[in-house]
Formats: sequence, C-alpha cells, structure tokens
Amino acid sequence: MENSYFNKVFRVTEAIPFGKVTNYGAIADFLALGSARMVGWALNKCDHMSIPAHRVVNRNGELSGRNQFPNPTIMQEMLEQEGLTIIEHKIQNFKNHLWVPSEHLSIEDYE
DNA sequence: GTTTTGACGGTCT
DNA sequence: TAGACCGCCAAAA
Repeated sequence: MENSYFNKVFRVTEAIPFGKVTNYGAIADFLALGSARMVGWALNKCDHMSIPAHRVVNRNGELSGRNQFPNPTIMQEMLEQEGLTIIEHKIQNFKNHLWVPSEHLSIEDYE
C-alpha cells in the first residue's frame, strides 16, 4: 500500500459516499497536502475512469474538471444520476451535498 | 538544470 | 463585491 499523496487522494475520492460531493481544498487540507492543486493534478494523472472523480469539484461547486473526462457532459450526467442538480456546470445546493473528509475520515488511517 | 503549467484556494487591493 | 496575485508541489518539455 503506497502512501504517496497520489494514492491518498485516490482513496479519499473513493470514500466519497453516493450522492455526496467534495472540493479539492477539503481533500488537500485533510491529507495535509498543502495545496488543492495537488489533488487536481493527482486526479488528472490518475485513471479518472476507475474512481468517482466526478464527485470532486472546486470550492465554488463548479465542475472544473469536466473537461478531462471523455465527454464534458459525463460528469454532469453522473452527478445528476446521484440526485444532484447541475445547472451551467454548477452544483445547486452544493453546500447541502458537501462531504468533508476530515469530518468522516481519520487522517491517521491514510498516513 | 531551468521554466512552464496544472481538475485550486485563500488573501489582498 | 469583484478582480488580481501569490502559494503550494510535482511533472513534463
């Protein structure tokens, strides 16, 4: 089990429950990466088809990473499939569906 | 070895 | 309230 930040981001992303979303900053802060950019970079380098990366958006609730998917609309489709409402690539009631890793997971479990 | 860029966030002006 | 700047770490050119 590798403990690289790359793998950490992977595991946290997989831990996001159905119908919930989180932002890069929350993951970065939870893993103490120091920068939300690392999260986005890791997900981009990773195989986004193997993890629910569509549940990770920026702090504004915008699907900033949709462009990296095979189809720019697949991200919205999947989120809507989970009961979320997406308008103009932005999650409505984002805060209501926000899932913060640090409030449900333990950093000690990922170090 | 140096420079640029990246699925971002927070702070300052 | 909105726009601009800086920081953060790593990878590829």
